[in-house]
Amino acid sequence: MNIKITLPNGSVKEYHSGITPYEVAKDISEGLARNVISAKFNDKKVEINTPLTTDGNLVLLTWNDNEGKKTFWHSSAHLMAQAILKFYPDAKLTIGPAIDNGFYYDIDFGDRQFSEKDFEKIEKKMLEIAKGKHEFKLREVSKKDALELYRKENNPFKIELIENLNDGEITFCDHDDFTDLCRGGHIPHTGLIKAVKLLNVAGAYWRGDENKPQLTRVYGISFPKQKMLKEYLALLEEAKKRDHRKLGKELELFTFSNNVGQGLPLWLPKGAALRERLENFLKEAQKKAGYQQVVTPHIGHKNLYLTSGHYEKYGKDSFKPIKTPKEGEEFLLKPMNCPHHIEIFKTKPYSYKDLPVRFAEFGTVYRYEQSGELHGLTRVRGFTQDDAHIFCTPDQLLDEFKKVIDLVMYVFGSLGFEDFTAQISLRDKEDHSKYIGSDENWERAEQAIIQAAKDKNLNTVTEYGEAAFYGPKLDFMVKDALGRSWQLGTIQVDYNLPERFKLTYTGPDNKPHRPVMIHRAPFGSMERFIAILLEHTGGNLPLWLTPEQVKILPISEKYEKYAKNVLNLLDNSDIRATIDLRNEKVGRKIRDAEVMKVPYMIIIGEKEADKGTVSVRKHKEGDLGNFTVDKFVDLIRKESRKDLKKFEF
RNA sequence: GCCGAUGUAGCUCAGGGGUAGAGCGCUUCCUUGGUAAGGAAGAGGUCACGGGUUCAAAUCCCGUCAUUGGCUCCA
Repeated sequence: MNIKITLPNGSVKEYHSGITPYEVAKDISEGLARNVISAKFNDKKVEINTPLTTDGNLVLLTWNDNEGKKTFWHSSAHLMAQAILKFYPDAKLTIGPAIDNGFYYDIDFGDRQFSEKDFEKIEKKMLEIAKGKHEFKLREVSKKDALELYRKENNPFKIELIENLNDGEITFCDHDDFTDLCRGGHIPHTGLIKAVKLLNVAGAYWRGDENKPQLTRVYGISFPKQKMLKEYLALLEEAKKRDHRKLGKELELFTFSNNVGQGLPLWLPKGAALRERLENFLKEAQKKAGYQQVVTPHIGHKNLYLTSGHYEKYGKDSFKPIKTPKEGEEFLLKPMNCPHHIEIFKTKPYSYKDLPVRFAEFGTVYRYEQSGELHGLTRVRGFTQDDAHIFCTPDQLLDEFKKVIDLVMYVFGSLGFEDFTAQISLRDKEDHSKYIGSDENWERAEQAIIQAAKDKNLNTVTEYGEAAFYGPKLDFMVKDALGRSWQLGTIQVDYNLPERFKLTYTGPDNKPHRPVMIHRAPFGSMERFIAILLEHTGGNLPLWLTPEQVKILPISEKYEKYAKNVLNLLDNSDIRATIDLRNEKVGRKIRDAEVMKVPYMIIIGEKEADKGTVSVRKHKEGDLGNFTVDKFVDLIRKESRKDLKKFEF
């Protein structure tokens, strides 16, 4: 009997039933057969020696496919678990998946400790086993037999996993002397794994639940070639150079002080100026888009947050209320700006003709983040949101939401963030208890976001359980230098707070109606945005943003006076420049300016002073030749403008 | 908060039971130089903090704090 196999290019080939993906690969080309490490049949991962017995679509995977890599890494996790058991025979295995960059295995080491010191011997052992070219073989096991094996091993984790599986869908994977519960998707044999590196150990809760036992998670990565490992490690080193914490220190942008407190950034003059430029940039766009700036205090009465529901949800793990000394009234450090803006909305009655109203504020908020969660500028306890709240009629919602998407796209575009994920964050599908408000309102809010994203042709992913407690969100996720994903921009639809605060406007029918709110922040927070911006640019900020645009380098102190003249001219043209008056050779001054990533250097010596010109050098590119000051100012102005996208509203 | 690692000069880091080292930076002097580091001299540290072991602790042990890689969390 023959079956029809459809390949990704659309071609259909006929084979005898029972043919394996490997044999298909071999039929296509020897080269492919050498490189194929895994396969997908009808969208299901199969081994390359799994016999195919029905018609279907076959995708052959190699190291160059993401899924191929994952198969490779998942197989490596098996190998690592085997190696670890050689040294820790009593360790209990749980799960060992592939991730974007490598794999991990969560292991219960019992009373024994496992740390980085153990890496080397495990790596060695893995390579030693790998050389044996042991085949990965998948076999079906009955639920009863599977349970029996892990009862014998006294492994409650695997037992729990198996109990949640149905008889008939349980498979084990064997290689060498190692067996693991596994649903499949392996490379043909261990010999393909030529390079291995364990990266770190970490605590991880069983099933991600902090009330469950904590396991030891061992992270690693592996490659089919030694050279690839070297390249990967070099890449990691490069990424470390772009770490915003390092750049923030080097470029004198921000710092932290234990005397002030952890997670509370201190902005140095250059960093503060950078922030200000970003704020002005957004303020200008928001002005065009019909926003009004407001200012609200840093604290608010506890009752405000009782009404909003924030206190109930976050009160336990917040900074504790501040009490007035005499009356004992309770105030909270503002953890968000929404209730304050709502109170501004409530100061006067609105007609439907007045809506939408849009209140914007760079509002500094304070949240008690657990100490272990703090991270540079990306996760802090005090930060400034580029916040705004839009109050509109239900009819206006979709259009308003889309306008906010435009604004976010303008901000991202102007700063060169092209590689982002638009994430639709909805309620947890099963557990609605984490959220306030009626299902009906939630449904409407979620649909509005889905529709707006669709109308704007955004490429979206949908995550359940990621919504705010009062409404669903459209989050703009961007990765840092090491590939960790952070939420920057966010747009949220909220039917609930207007209800809790009993907001109304008068409709055409002369009756009170409830407005809808949009919470939004294109940057997210100034702190996090600047952090990610630094990592993306490696500290080479766009000219319009960078703290120091020009460094003037006189060749000797004889030209100090002329240098100061030039500085004056640049100052008058709003170009940020300073002079390096140190008693150093020009080569040295250039080097230091290059290291500080100053975009332009002006070298001034006898020739320039005589002719009234400047010699211009561009960061990383070198000498551009002589310019009059006017021409140079033009150059800077043109380049500053080119980064900024046009914003029409 | 939990698990692991780390904490030595302003910065980057070496060392390690017998009371401290390098490079850069900083100060002073010499040098007045043409597109990525000119030369010399000098200042600077309770080796995170608190306890313990020891004749002796920066070093070993315990605790605290902070940083850091993860986990959990993220209005």
